[in-house]
Amino acid sequence: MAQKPSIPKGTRDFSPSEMVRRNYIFNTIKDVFRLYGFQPIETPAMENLSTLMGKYGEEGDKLLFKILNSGDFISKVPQDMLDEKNSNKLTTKLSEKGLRYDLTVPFARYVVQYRNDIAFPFKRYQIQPVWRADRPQKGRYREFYQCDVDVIGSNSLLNEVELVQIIDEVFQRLGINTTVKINNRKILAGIAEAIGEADRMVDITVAIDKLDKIGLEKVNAEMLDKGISQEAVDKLQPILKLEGSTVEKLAQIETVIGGTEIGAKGIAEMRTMFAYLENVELNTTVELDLTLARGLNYYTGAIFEVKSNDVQIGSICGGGRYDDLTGIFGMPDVSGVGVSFGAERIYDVLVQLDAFPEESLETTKALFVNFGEKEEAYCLPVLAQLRKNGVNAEIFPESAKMKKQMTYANRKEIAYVILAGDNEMAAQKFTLKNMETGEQQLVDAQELINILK
RNA sequence: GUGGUUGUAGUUCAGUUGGUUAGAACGCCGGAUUGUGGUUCCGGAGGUCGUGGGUUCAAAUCCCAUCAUCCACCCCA
Repeated sequence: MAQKPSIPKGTRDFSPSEMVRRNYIFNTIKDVFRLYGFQPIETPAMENLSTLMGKYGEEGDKLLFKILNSGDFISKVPQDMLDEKNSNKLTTKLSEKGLRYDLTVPFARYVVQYRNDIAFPFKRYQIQPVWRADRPQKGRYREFYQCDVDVIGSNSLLNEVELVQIIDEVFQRLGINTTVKINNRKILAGIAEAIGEADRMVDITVAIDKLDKIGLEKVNAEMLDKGISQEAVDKLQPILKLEGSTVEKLAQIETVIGGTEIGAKGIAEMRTMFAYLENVELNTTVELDLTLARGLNYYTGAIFEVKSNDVQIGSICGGGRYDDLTGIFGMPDVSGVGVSFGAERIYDVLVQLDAFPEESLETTKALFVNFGEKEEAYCLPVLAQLRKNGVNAEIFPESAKMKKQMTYANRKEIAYVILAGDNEMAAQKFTLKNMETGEQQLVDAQELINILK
């Protein structure tokens, strides 16, 4: 056996049948995005490392794919740096570009760069692959597509509500039952402040995030382990044991964090949002989930995460509000909010639910069997007519054995096969065979077109 | 980055206490059927047993290393 060719770890090829299904997902999502007034943009696969670094936290920086500089880059590196063998320091000399890690940061860069040409609030969608040097596992790849929608340049919570509506509409169209979990970074910050550990918000939220996974005791243990004081952990307990309706939950939280400015603000935001949502018709379940943290550290307000109710897989959509992402690029006080749909996980969910609609699987509708040169000449004008009428049609390119041509049609799941040999040509007709039922009928060119179109 | 799993035909997998020529199913190619596929029957091609080393008279099988793979953790879509 010759050495088998392969592709890098965590990447995938997509066969025609997979592409048809993926396009169905992308098109469904795009349709909904456009319905809400969003416009498409694209940005390059690679960005300057300076725009990428430091936006995703320490972990995120490690997961960036870096692109080696061109030319004889090593000769410019001072010898003492080479001797030091410090990869992090050396990287800055060897690489100044990286593959994008998500679509939000490149979008923020885009907004700042073209601020004078953009009409705000700017509603954009973007569907492109992103790359992460993660270790691949189930539902996790190193190259995957994100479908982002963001509104930038508007503080209104109406945007958050519209995003929930978009999520609802997309998953309704795809036939996936979902739960949208909502939390607010301001509430999390308020909690951290209220229990006297304001600067430990990240550690606290990471621990809380695991609540339904590892349980209350282990969460407490982890926080103590991270150096959170026993007193602070005790104060936190009422919040971890929250129950009741959203309104009740918010009231309970308020008793703990209402005294902090940021916490009060967060609670007010959530109350407004849920009040809006009350008046909107939704299929999906929307719930306040304090254990939702989300790793990306640029979020500052509402955060979202969507899970499939019927299939166990990570979140299939997530996002939130970021008040000052553009500030890093020199454009302060512009708030944005957006969510990202994970196409691959949605794909996996649809496969498991067997929920791809038949009619979305477009293919060739009719194949002309090729009997030879004379017959080709007889078929080609009709083939052209079919295509003009919008019928996906093809002719087998060589006069191979009948069996081979039929097998080809069968394998490609072509619905109709058209046969035209001596008999048909003499009668100025065509034999039209329905590949599913096996039925055949003799028709003229016009009838053929009418049946197929 | 940490822990584990599995590497045998195109694919999914068998392969006994180490023992002659490494098997099956599906797929592929050809024929039965030179104008009819998906069903049936007959035939055929296809394997450095992941790679390198070691133990042994003898290794797909035991040992070591290495690479790849998948899964879990961390984190995330």
